[in-house]
Amino acid sequence: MGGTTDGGGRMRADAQRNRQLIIDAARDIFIEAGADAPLDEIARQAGVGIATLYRRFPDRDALIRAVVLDTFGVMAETARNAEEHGTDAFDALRRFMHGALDAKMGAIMPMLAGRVEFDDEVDQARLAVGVPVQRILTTAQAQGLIRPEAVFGDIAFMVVRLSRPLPAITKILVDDDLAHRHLDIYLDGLRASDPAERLELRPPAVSLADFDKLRGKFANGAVPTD
Amino acid sequence: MGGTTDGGGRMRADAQRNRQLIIDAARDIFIEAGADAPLDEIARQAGVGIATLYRRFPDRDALIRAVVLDTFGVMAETARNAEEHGTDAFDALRRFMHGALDAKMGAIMPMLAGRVEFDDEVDQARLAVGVPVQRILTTAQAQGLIRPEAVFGDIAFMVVRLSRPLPAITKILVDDDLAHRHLDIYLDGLRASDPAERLELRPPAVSLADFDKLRGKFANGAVPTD
DNA sequence: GCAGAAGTGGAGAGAATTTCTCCACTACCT
DNA sequence: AGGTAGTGGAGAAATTCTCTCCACTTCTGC
Repeated sequence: MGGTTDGGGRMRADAQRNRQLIIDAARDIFIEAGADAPLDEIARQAGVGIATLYRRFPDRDALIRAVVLDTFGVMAETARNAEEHGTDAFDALRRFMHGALDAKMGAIMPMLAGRVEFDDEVDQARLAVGVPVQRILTTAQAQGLIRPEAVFGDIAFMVVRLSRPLPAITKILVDDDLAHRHLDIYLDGLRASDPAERLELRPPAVSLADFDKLRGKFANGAVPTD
Repeated sequence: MGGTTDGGGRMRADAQRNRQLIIDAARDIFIEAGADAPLDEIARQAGVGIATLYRRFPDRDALIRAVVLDTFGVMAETARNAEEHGTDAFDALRRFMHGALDAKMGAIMPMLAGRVEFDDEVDQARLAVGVPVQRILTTAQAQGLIRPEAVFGDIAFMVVRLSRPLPAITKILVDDDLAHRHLDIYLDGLRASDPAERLELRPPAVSLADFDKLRGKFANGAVPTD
């Protein structure tokens, strides 16, 4: 498991650059081929030798962790931007969710879960996303824009589901825009409309706090390719 | 590629039974571990020897095809039941989608796409699902229960997305019910509400007819594990 | 019941894939 | 310009998966 933060270390400029190239390539390859994708392929796509990859990331888990932390960083920035530029809290939520789709958050999650230890560093990165999103949601509900029974999990899990790539061949029919279309339908379902005209939500309502249960859990046996 | 329908052939009763055990096990294992899961594991879970599996299904694609056809059969029955028992067309659509989630349709699709040739047999099985679903949708729209811009793809792809399993570790937080909860939110988004109060849907609108484009396409290169 | 046909299991050889090290070479930094 | 940090890629070793072979078991028709 990589040191706390070897990303900010004292490295030669080209090494620093290569490190980021590897992370970017890893994200793409992991999304395409799953968390067990050959590391050679990642190195090739990054344009570096396999040795460079192994020097920087002693094992696969270290690389996965770096990708996860990097992605959380992007997401946190997306949340901040959404909060700042949204015309109201509903619009902010909408901006965040569409942005999260673009960041492919949901394609990264499957790696995170089960492969990365939820220690303090990961937890902090996670909350840097979760806290502003929860704040947006709470505000939107206070303004009567979002149905009051909606919870954090109803945002997070749908982003995950929508941003996971569909099977390759369906690309004949589908591009990334389809997920955005369906997200808008979902968002309309989240609106605070007449309670008589909407379905009553069944459990489980998963709150932001519930995610704390993942702390410390790690490599709990079966880790599907997925 | 297996013969047209070796499912109904003249087989000894126990062989017939084993064949179905293999298909059932394959569905479970494929869902858990992806379409490239070791065949040994499938045989083990089915409680048969690896030789039996190979005798019945000469290669992986034959097995995948059998699973796909079997699943379409279940789905078609679900659609028929929904149409028959729904209190109105919205309710029928709702029943179908929840039922399709339970059948894990979306976990099977990733195999179908890119691994199974869309020949006449597959096409017929596919339409045995698609046609009644389209009919339900059209009826619901005629009755003013579903927004008029919604199309077949808005039903099918969301079922796929919702029924794909989330990463193993999130099972600490999540059970299958969560997908049903989110489906209900989505269904509320599909309702025909005041157009001023809903988001305008962007393209692409994927119709049932668009799926014909998949005919004949097969093994188009990159087939992600997924 | 019995004979014979149909079906079965699992070990293991072979093929394919993946990991990860080593070291001669190159590029940065002061 | 010198020295240190960084690099690439071949290939040995380990791992994983496929798929056949054949002695044995179970069905089915009579």
